[in-house]
Formats: sequence, structure tokens, C-alpha cells
Amino acid sequence: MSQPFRILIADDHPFFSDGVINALLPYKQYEVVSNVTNAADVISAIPTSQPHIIILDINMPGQNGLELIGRLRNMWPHIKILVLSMYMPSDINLQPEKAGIDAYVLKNSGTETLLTALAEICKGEKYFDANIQRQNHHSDDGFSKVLKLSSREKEILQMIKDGNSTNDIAEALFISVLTVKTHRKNIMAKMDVKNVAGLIKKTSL
Amino acid sequence: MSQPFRILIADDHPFFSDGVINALLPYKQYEVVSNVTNAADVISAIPTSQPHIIILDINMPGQNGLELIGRLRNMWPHIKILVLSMYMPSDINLQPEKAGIDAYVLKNSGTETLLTALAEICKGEKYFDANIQRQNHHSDDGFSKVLKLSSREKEILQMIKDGNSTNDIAEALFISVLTVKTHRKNIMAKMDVKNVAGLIKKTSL
DNA sequence: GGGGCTATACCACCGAAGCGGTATTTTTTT
DNA sequence: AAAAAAATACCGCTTCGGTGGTATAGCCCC
Repeated sequence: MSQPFRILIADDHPFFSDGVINALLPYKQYEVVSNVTNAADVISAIPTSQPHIIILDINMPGQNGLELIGRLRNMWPHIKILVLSMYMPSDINLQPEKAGIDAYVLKNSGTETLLTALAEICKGEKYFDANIQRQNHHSDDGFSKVLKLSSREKEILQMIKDGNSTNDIAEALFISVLTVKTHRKNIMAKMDVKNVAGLIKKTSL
Repeated sequence: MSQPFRILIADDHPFFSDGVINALLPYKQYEVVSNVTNAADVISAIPTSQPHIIILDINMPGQNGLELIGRLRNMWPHIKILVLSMYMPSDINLQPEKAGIDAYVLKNSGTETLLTALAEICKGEKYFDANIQRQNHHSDDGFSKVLKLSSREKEILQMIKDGNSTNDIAEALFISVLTVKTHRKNIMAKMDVKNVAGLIKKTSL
């Protein structure tokens, strides 16, 4: 290849992205062209840095990594997205096609895993962490499910996670308690959980 | 100083600890003597590596970083503990004396912060992230509070966080539902929260 | 051997959460 | 314009969660 692959790193932990940059340094086929620390900057950095690949920390502050992925997918469908995640909650599984990402690597993986993932997506393939695949059986999935929530539902989900009761939410949003209950019910159904704790577990990718 | 400070890094994210090691490399007064990836290894690595300072990721798998701190404090009270944490939940505050740690640095801080913290604790001082101090007013604290939970309570807390209902827990532990309710009540009281969501928020340091 | 802590168990009350429906209006997509 | 999706509202019912008590048996520590 003549041109190196341009990579944008989005992670709010300097030490972590430093580690990644360092790990990629010896590999001339990759060039880290940008290094941002929050979701908003990802969007604004793309036009100038023109990355081929985005290495995205899904657990960034302001946190809705899932929404960000959706937006990236809409605006720049050709850019490859490699998701880095801290967690592998036992009941979270990925349906890559639906999530619209090209690779998913756990943060506690090492350099080799990251390089393998990068190599795969550069070939146009996809790469998902072995730990995820191992659990991909019970066709259950928290990741793509969140994508299925309407924006109103996501809003309410966030408020639930913040510890607000149905009443609090109704008051804050100027809607009926009954409406909130309905949303709550629908969210639970879509996420396939039976209580708040499960909801938090499943949506804290 | 003639002898460098010996540092043990405990973090399950290779890229992260790589970043830290790299950041410390130019500073001859620090020597990273060990690099482990889980809580159990911390204990076993201490006798051989004889660290002066432990840089500890509080969010490690098997997760009870708080318990680990307690154990370290008991067994090696002279070793300095610098805690690295991913999160700064809005209602978490530290009472350093109670928690028994020497420094608390957020993972999204940079090299300078880490160096400052290290310098302080080498002088025998303590260092707590500015973001924490800013919130240290409303003398409220999730950190040291978890330390006050009995082991049974911690066990039940974990089950609650995992999405188990009071009934589930009672069945699993072969105790009365009423007992579980009591524990639940006591946990809520000790942690000073009013629902499961708050509990999770507060105990996910 | 007394004082404190923990785990256990029980009770009553109330409000919130969760389950299963129906239904209307608005918005978006086709 | 028709179809689909989302947001809104309502109902009844059951279970669970959260509050505020009491109490006892066992343990460890000074």
C-alpha cells in the first residue's frame, strides 16, 4: 500500500490513547492523524483529519457512544469504526451488522488484538473480540437493542439510570406519569430486562 | 535521592499501563518494577517486587478494588497507594483518611497530574484530584461507605447490582426474603441512597 | 463477661415498579 | 395519500421496593 491508513483516536483517557499511539508507532501502514477526547470533537475533527478509521472508546463522557456511532454511520458510511470497550458484561452481545461497527475490541486486550482487528478492517473484513463471539449464542443483545430505542425512550432511559423515579421524570418532561410508565414499559420490553438494575447493566456497554 | 521509588502498576488494560509506563520512563526517580493485571496478582507480586508505591486501577475485574485497598492497608501499611479511577460520579466524594489511600487520580487526567500526585505522595503528602476536592463539600461519600458494609452486605449488594430481585437473592442464599429485605434496607441506609439506580451509581467508583 | 457488630427473622404500610392491555394523535417514511 | 412508527394517555392488577420499626442468637474483641 502506498498511502498509510489514517486513524482518528477518540478516547478521553490520555494514558490509554498514548498507549495505543505508541503501539501503532512502529507500523508505518497506520498513521494517527487525530486524537480527541470527547464525542463532539469526533464529529468536528473528521473533515480536517479525513480518517479512514476511527478507534472509538464507547465509554466516553456524555457517554452516548451508541448514538455517536449511529450519527457517524449516517454521515460518513465509508469510515471504518473500531470500537474499544471497557466492559464485557455477561449478557451483552453484538450483532455487528445492526450495530454498524467494523470491529469491537476489549480494552483489556493487548497490542496483537488491536493490530489483528485493524488488519481485518483494512481488508474490508470485520473483527469481533473472541470473548464476544463466545457469548454470541443466546441471541441476546444489549448493544443493537439500544439502537432500537426512540430518542424519547433514550432520554427517559438516561433519566431512569440517573436515579429518577417515574414521577420525577413526568414532572421534568411535562408529560403524564402514565406516559412515562408506558415508555418505561416499552424500554424494558425492547431491552428485554425486568428491572432497573438489569437495565443499567445492559446499557452500560 | 539515591534509590528510585519502586512502583507496582495494577491495571487490566495493557494499553493504559503501557501509557503510564511510557510517561514515567523519562523520570529516573521512578522505577516500574511490576505490572499486574488483576487484584490477586497485586498481593502475590508485592513480596518479590517490594514496591514503595502501588498505582491501582480501582475498576479491575473481579472488581472489589475497595476490598483490595483494605487488605493492602492491613498487610503493608507503609506502601503508598495511588488510586486510578475511570469515573467521577457526581455524588462520590472521598474521605481520604477513611479510605486509606494516598492519592486519587482520574484516568482522564494527563501525565502532569500523575506526576504531581506521585511527587506529593513521595513527600509523604496526599493528593486528590481537583475534581474530587471541588465536590468534597457536601460531606457525602460513596467510597468509604462501601468499606463499612459487612461482607454479607457486599455480597447482596453485588447481587442487586446484577439485576437480581429480593426473591432471587433469598433463594440463592437460602435465607428468608425478610432477611434480604433487612440487608437491602441497611445497605441503602449505609450508602445513603434511595433506590437501586442510586446504589449502582454510587458503588461504581 | 460485657459491649459492639453481624446475620438472621418478623411485621405492617405504602407507594413505586412491572405486566398486559387499548387507543388517539402526531410525525415520519414510503 | 396510505402505511408505519413514535409519543401520548388511560385502565386494572400484582409484585416488588423502600420505610420504620423490633428482636434474638452468635461472634469477636477488649
